[in-house]
Amino acid sequence: MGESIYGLKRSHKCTELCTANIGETVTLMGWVQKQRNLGSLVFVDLRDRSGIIQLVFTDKDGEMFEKSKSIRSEYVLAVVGTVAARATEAVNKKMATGEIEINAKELRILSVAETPPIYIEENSEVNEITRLKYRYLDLRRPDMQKNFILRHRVAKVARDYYDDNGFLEVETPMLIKSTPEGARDYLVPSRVHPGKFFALPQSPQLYKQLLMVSGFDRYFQIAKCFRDEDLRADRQPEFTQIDIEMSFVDVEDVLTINEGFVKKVFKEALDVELETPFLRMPYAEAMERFGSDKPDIRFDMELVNVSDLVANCGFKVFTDAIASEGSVRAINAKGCSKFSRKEIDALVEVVKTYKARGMAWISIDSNNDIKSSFAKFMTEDEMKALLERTKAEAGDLICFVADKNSVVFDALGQLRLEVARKLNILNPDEFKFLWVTEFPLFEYDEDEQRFAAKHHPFTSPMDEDLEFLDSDPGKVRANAYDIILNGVELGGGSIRIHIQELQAKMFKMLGFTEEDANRKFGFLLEAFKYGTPPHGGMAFGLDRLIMLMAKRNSIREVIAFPKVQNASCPMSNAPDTVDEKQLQELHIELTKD
RNA sequence: GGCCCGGUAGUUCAGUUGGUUAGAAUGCCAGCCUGUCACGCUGGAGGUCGACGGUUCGAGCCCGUUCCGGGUCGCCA
Repeated sequence: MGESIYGLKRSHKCTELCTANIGETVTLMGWVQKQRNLGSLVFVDLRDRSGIIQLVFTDKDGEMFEKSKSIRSEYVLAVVGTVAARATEAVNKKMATGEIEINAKELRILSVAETPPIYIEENSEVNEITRLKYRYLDLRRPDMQKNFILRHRVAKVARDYYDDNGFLEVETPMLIKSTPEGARDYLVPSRVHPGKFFALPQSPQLYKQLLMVSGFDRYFQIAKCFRDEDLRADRQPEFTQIDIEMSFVDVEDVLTINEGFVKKVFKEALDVELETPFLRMPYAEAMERFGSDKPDIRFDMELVNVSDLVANCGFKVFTDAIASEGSVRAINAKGCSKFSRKEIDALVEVVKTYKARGMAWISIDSNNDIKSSFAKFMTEDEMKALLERTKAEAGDLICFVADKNSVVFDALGQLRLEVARKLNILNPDEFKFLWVTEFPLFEYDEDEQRFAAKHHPFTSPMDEDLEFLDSDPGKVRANAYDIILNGVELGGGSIRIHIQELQAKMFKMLGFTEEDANRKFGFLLEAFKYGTPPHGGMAFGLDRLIMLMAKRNSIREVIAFPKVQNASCPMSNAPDTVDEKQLQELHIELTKD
C-alpha cells in the first residue's frame, strides 16, 4: 500500500541541491534508483527528472530504518531530511550531488514497484521491442529524458524564432478530405455521412496555401502528419513537421529565413555555431557529383564520369550502356584496395540492390600492382586513362557502374555511402547542411507512361524554363528545394503557383481533367480566384532534426510512443478490432478473408 | 510484396559435429555486514530454447512452415 503525500510539499528537485544548502531541511520526491543495505546503514539513490541524490538511513532511525530496508528499485518515495556534507573520503566525484547527502527524518513510501522488466539506466542495451512494450519505463531513462528535453527546446526555439520573424501559428484540421495523390491516407469513417470518409492530413499543404490567400502573410505550425506507408528507421506513420508558408517571397527569401532558424536552434539547443548561408547546390550538380539528391557532403569520394574514355573500348557492358544513352561512372574508394574479395562482393551486392547489373573494379595495392575485373577487355592506354581520370593511387579501389544514368547515380551514390560507413569516416559531431535547389518539376512515371509532379502539383516552374513546358517537360526545373543534413532529407518546399492559367496548364500536363482537378482541389482553385499572393514555404521533419541533433540512428528514439515496423504499437496493441456496434454506427461492414 | 539479419532465465548473452540434468553475467529472493555509490560476502529461486510440424535412437542446434522484431528494396506527390 502506498502512503499519502498529505501535508508534504516538494521543496527541491534532487540536483537542485548543493553544498550551499547544507543544514537546510528539504522535502524530496522521486524514484529509487538503487538501495544499498550495509547492515546498520542504508543508502538510497533517489532519482527525479533532474538527476540523483543520496539518502542516508541509520539504525538510530528506529522504525524508519526498518522501513528503509524494505525499499526496492523504482519505489516512489517522499523524504524529509537535512542536507549534509559528506566526509571527504565519502565524496563521489562522479555524481553532480556527490559532495552532499540527505539525512532522512521522515520517509514515506508513496508507491511500491515490481521489479521492472528493463533496467532504468543510461545506455541500457535492451531489445527495442521490450523497451517499446514498457515505453513508460524506457522513458524514465536519463538519456531518453534528455532526448525529449532537447525536443522540447527545439520546438520552443522554433516558436520563438518564427514569432520573432512575424509568423503566426495557426492550427489546421486533422479531419480533411482525402486526396489520393502521393502517400496513402489514413481514413476516418464519418458516422453522420454514411459511406463517406475523412482523411488524416499527410501535411497541411492546402490549408497553409489557403492561409496565404487569407492574408496571414507568414504562417507556421508544429503539425502532426500521417502517411499510411511502410516504416523505416527515419519514417513513422505519424510524424511531426515544422510547417511554414510565406507570402510575397522568392526562393532565396524562404531559404534565408529558414536557415536562420536552423542556425538559431543549433546554437540554443546544442551550442553549436553553424555558418550561414548554407551551401546551395542545384539538383543536377548534386546528382552529377554525389549520385544523390540528398548528398552527404561530410566526405568527398565524388562520382567521376568516364564515359568518353571507354566509349570505344572492348568491354560490352560499358559500350552498351553508353550506346543506350546511359553512362559509365566511377568512384575512387580511397585506401580500399585492401578489401577482400568477399568485401568487394558485398559492394557488388550494394549496387545490385539499386538495380545496377554489376560493378566493375580496379584495385591498386600498396606495391602499385593492379588487379581488375575487366582489364582483359581494355587497352593499356584506356586503363591508364581511367586511373588518371579517377586520380587513382596506390591503395585505392576504383568502382565502376555502367547503366542508364538514373541507375548509375543511384547505385554509385549508395555505394559511396556504404564505403564511407565501412571506412568509418562519418563523424556524427559534424553537421554539414546543404540546400539542394532547382529540382526537376516532373518525373516520368514509367508505369503510367506520363509525367508526374516530383514535389506536388502546386509547385511552380522556374521562370527560365517556362519555354520548355510544352517542348521538353523533363527539362523544366522547379522552384523547389530540400534541406539536407549529413545525407538526411530534413525538409523541403517550393514556391507555389499563384497564377490560375499556369495551374490549369500544370493539371493538364499531369493528366488531370478539369473535372478531376475540381473534384480534388476545387476549394483551393476557387480560392485562388479571389486574389492570391505569390507564396511559398517549406516543412522540416522535426523528428529527423531531433534524431540528428541527439545523434541517434532512428526517429523512434525521439518519439515518445512510436510504432513498430508493422505500424502497430506494442504497448497499447493499437490498432485493434472494435465492437460490432461501433462498426454499425459507422455503416461499416467487414469483408471476410 | 521481395531480400538480409535476429528470437535461449526478468535483462544482456554463450551454447562445440546433433549426445547426460541447457550455462554465464546481471537482476531477483533470503541471511550477514556502519560509509556504500556497479557496495561486499554466503546461500537460493528462476527456462514452453518464439510457435507448429518433420528428420533422427536422440534436436536449443538440421529441414519445412509460421509468428514476432530490426534493416532494406518497392513504396513514401
